[in-house]
Amino acid sequence: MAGIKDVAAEAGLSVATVSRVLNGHPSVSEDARRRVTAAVEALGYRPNAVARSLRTDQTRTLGLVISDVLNPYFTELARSVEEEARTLGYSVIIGNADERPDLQDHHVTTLLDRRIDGLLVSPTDDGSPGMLAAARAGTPMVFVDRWIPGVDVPVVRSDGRAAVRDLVAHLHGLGHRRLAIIAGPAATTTGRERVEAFREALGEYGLPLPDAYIGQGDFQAESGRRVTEGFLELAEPPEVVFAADNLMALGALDAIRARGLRVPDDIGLAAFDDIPWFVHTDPPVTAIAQPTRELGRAAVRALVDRIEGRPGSSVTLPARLVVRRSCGEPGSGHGIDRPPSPVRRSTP
Amino acid sequence: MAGIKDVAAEAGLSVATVSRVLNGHPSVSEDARRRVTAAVEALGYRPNAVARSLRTDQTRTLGLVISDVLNPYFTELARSVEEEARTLGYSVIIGNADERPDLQDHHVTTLLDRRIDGLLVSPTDDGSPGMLAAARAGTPMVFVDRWIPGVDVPVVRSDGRAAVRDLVAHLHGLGHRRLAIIAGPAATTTGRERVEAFREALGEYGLPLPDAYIGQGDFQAESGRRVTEGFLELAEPPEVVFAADNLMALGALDAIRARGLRVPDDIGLAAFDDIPWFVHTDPPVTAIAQPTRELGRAAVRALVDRIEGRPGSSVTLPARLVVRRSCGEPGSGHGIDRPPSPVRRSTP
DNA sequence: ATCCTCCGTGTAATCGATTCCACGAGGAGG
DNA sequence: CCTCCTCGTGGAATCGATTACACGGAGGAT
Repeated sequence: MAGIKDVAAEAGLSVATVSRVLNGHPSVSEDARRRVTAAVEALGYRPNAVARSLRTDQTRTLGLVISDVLNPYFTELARSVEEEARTLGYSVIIGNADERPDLQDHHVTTLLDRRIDGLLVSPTDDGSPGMLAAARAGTPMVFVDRWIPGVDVPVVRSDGRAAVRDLVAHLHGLGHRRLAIIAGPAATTTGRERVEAFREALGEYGLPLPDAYIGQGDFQAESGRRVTEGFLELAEPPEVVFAADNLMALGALDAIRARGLRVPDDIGLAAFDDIPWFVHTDPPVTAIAQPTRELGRAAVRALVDRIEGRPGSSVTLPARLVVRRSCGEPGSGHGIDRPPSPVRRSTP
Repeated sequence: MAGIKDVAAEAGLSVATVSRVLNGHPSVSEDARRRVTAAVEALGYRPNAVARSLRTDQTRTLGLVISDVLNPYFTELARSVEEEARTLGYSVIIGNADERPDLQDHHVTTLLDRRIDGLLVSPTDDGSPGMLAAARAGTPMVFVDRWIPGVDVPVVRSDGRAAVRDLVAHLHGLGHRRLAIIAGPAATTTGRERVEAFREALGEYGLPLPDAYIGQGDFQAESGRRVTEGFLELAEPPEVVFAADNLMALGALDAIRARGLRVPDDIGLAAFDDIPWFVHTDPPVTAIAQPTRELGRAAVRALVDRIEGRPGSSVTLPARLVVRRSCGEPGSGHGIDRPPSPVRRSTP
């Protein structure tokens, strides 16, 4: 493969001049510029990014470590991250942690070894050794979706509190009183927050959240199935199950169907994270939608700000409730309720 | 950040010896080995992969350019590729082409600039300039899922012919005669092949495939919606629509629902590529499942074989039909048919 | 005419590793 | 005791770029 020396030879100039042309340095004659361009063209030369990175100590690459690629929410996040990074002149290397701290650490260290310019992480837990080391090592870093308390890193996320309150209002209005949640791992912020928001909202209606109605999941489909089976075996099963992410909702659907029960007649279902398929499931699933694209964009901008020496600030965007039919038909409820103000109805 | 020189100083040895220890070179004394290990530990030293790559001319990195990350099929493929690569000691950089040749080229050249050791591609079209250049440039390469005819590169894919024949047998058995297809781009092998297989299978039953029943899609949901709307406006709409990928099936579902029609009563639906959500859609969708994980694994193995100087061969794995309810209830059909032999029924 | 500045260019150091080659010490074989 | 080989080690070249510094020539000011 042709190197910069070959180009210099072909153009009859020194490598320094060639490099200057390549980097748009002002002090190059028009003649030299033309000859270099011609030589580059003739040889099909492409600069070696590895060599360049070694010298300049920057790779123009961002690392993105996400919890689970198979989760459509994270896929969409990854896509918008790559898109925004590309417009800013950066590439993205994605690492999939599969909700496993050890895998997460593996990717973090691999990315650091490659000297990426900055790291975007949605941490799987409360701080694996590699993660904390990275944060301390001074690599520009931004947390997205989830974060680690006590670590001084900007956080870009969405706040589901209001939407969860809307959801509970919606459920209460439909007459449901026994509400259960499939929680995410307690070691994640989103895992804890969603349960907390749910408990608080329930409290506003004087409803309890007994331990039996809190199932411990891990954001994967299988755990949603397992927890839901547990709920269904209770002497007094919940009327509605709220899954803290879309994969666990899928698992819940599996479990409910395996029992031969019907949604929403026998049991209601709601999920955190909205995905296109929820419109076409049987029945369409009521969900809390995050502004995923905006999250990805904001995260990249915050990170690039840090990389390029600007402050880089945290961002919190609101999530919103999307009502569908999986918790019961509107109007079929018994109680009368205050109108759910910021709720939007989706018309497919 | 500590470099190899710092380690050498700390250990009281030369950089050469440190390097030898790091790379497991045999001719190093036990004493030196211990001192280096201690120094590495003390300084938290990690070798700079950029420098190493420059010198050794290998990055231990694979590039994977896929057509669309938002398509669950490709997500799963990407995941299995990364998994297999990791066990073989390679990292993977994913590029998402979004079915756009220009974006595909962008990623291919970026990856080549980074001097990845090998490239895995599922080409968006019949050969964008960058792709062909890469193939000629001598970078080890393997096509996965889709390929480009006439380019001498191993192909790892699945053959859906038999499964499509099973599907048509199933539909015919159910009494359906007017069968339409939402095709993928004619510039992709999978786009063409699935139509061809469908047409052939139809032929075996003496059924025609009129042009009006071939809708041109682009593997994205929106095109599925548009094409299906067209089908529904025909004087004689098809009885069943077969979408050549899962996203177009999603779009078809949208269009059907928007018209207020019901699946399968008013119109049947089947899809290429099976995904977990198809079990829970309304109704569950009959689909052709590819052995995605195995495809990813085989592709990586073929590529790594090429990289490490071994031959690296093409692989074709069979797809299989998964019958659900979206084309009609078994037994509700009118015609009597030969029993669909290799068809498996899925019990959710 | 002299001096200074600016511009375009080239030479060489540098980034952080790997690896060829040389060298000295120590052991084996004659 | 001398020679030869092996082993462990260090010095220095190298990978392909960027960039500080030096230098020569042109042009303007005095």
